[in-house]
Amino acid sequence: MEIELAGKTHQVSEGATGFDLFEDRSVIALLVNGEQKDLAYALQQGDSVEGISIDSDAGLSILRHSTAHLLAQAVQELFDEAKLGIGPPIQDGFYYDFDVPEPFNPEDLKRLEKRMKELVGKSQKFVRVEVSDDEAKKRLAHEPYKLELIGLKSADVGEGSVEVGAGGLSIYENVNPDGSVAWFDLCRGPHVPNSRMIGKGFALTRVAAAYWRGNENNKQLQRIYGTAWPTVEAKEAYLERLQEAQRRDHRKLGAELDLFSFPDEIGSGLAVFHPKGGVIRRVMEDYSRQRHEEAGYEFVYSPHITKSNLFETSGHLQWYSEGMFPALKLDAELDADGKVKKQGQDYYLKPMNCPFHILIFKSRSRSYRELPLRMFEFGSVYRYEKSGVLHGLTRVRGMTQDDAHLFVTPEQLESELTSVLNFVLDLLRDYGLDDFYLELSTKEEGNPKFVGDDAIWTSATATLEKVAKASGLELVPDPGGAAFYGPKISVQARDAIGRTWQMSTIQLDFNLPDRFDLEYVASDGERHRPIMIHRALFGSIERFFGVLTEHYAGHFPPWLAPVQVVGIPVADDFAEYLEDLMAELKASGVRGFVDRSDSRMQKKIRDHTLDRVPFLLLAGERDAGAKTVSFRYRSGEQVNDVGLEEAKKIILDAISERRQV
RNA sequence: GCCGACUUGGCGCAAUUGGUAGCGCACCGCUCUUGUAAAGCGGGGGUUACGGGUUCGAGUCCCGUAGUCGGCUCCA
Repeated sequence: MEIELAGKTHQVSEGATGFDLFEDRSVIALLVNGEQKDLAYALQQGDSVEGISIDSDAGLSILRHSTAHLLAQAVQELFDEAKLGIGPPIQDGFYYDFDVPEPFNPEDLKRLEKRMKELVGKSQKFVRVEVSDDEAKKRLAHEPYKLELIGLKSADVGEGSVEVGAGGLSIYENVNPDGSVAWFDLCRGPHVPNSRMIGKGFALTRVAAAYWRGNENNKQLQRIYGTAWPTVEAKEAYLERLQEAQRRDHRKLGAELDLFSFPDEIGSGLAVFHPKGGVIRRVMEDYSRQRHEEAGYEFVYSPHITKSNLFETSGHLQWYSEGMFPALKLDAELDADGKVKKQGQDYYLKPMNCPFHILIFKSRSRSYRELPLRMFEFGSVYRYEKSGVLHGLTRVRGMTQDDAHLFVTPEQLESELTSVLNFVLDLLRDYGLDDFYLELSTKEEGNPKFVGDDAIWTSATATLEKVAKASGLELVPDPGGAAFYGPKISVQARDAIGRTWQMSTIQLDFNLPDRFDLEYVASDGERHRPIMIHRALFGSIERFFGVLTEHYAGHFPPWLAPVQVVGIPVADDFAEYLEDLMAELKASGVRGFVDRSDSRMQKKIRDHTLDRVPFLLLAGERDAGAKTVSFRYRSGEQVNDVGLEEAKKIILDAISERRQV
């Protein structure tokens, strides 16, 4: 019988399987005619076959999925009341959901992990069994969630389900070497051939609740998360990456470096910035202001609260009221009977700045000659985020957006979008992020929530796509991800350890100009409706602050560092020498001081290094005599005998060029 | 908002089966002061998140509230 193996014709005997094709033990599954199959798959005449290696993306997913099965087996062995939910592979690992009477605790995870290791040693085969719907229902009669999935099939479960597919159903049995079936699960597969392949490169990482089928109206199941890798070393490396992320956590660094805090007395999700965080934030903002001014933005200011009618007109109160703080009820007066004597007013904290900027636009009639009109504001907004979603500076209830609204004519749209996108990317690079991709969020066809007529959507989406492509960056489509009022481009940035963060969004709006009846007079003397572009560059200052903190692991580049230079005299006699130098640096705007505390020099080096000060300048007798200093950097690197003029130049240049050191 | 875990001086942590809070760093004072990541000695500081309860006795057990953390859902 003839098949095609990795593109080449290959002869195999009748009844041959994947096991006969690959001696390489790292091949754990097959890709047959584009479909993933078990190694045990019986080859058919004419099949086009490739091996799936355990360290490929597909192979890792299979490994993780098989590990999830092993977990489920262990859970049902140790907790006989546990009912199975779903258990797919995910980024770096897997999870499995269970309905159990008592939530799992960390001790349970240890027991389960131990049991899984035993099961690995038992050399269980993963064996695929094709079943009819009826057979599946019979065998899974005690698994209510699986029965529900069988009823739904994949059409409603969605793509990517690992339990049921479009075709027939299959069950995977974990078979002991003696042929007895230890456990089984409804599953599409494929799986690794044998539990031995799972090895020791896995760990259970955490337990959490998750709604059945992701719907908060459904019951919450207990979800166990794990990670799985081909080798113990790869697992260790992964856990090390997690630890590195923990070390960089802006919430931790924020406290350690005295940057900001969230006092309980103020309330959840409401931050205060301490002096050192304040320096960073002010420098970030100042530079942003400068660049916006150069790019033709005009600066506006608006209050934090407004009467309700503004958000009625904008639609916020109809659409997003649950995300807004409740109204402040003012001025109402009641008589003795409780009847309204004087009608009150509701005021709201603003969740967005756009309606205010729109009112500025509307404050007088506008000519096409004024467009594009670019209004910029560091606008503080308040959103009543659910308590469970708050997260350090990246998800807060009070934040400041570097918000801009651009009012343009349809003809200006493309060139304005192009320059906005370039402006955004250029500015992000100055803050030290330089690895981007773009996401284009578009309308979902047929969904009535999207406002505005199709023709505008189509042309605007095409324009956004054209602009995005012209940037040369990778463009990821996000169908259905648009806001109801218009499509958007979002800029995703990868940080120093490869995590991606959604940064800027550039959003078109066909809705608010309508609702507020915005107009400008064109050259033909007629009134036309402008298009609005919403654009936040940092997203919010707070969030960007958090991202930068993690990106730099607190090692802010000198231009942003709260303290840029600390002078450390080798002995107190040389403090004055450093004070003279420091005075000159300060005169040039450098932030620094000479540490004259009575700690020993080594201690000072340690303290200020831990404090992430970019330049430590040391001087003793040798330096004072030769008019030099010694540089010590955060990395531990030292450069000795640097002349004073040269030293000043090194520091001032690094700051003005916004270079990292 | 939901589920779970957690909450002890500014920070990081200790405190047998319930027996009446301790350490390091930081802080304050004194002594010492020469070359690249922690000098020595002494001192002050906690109603154990808050409110109830059980008990002769609660940091330890129970209930409630708040906050934090991990997820889920959400993120205009």
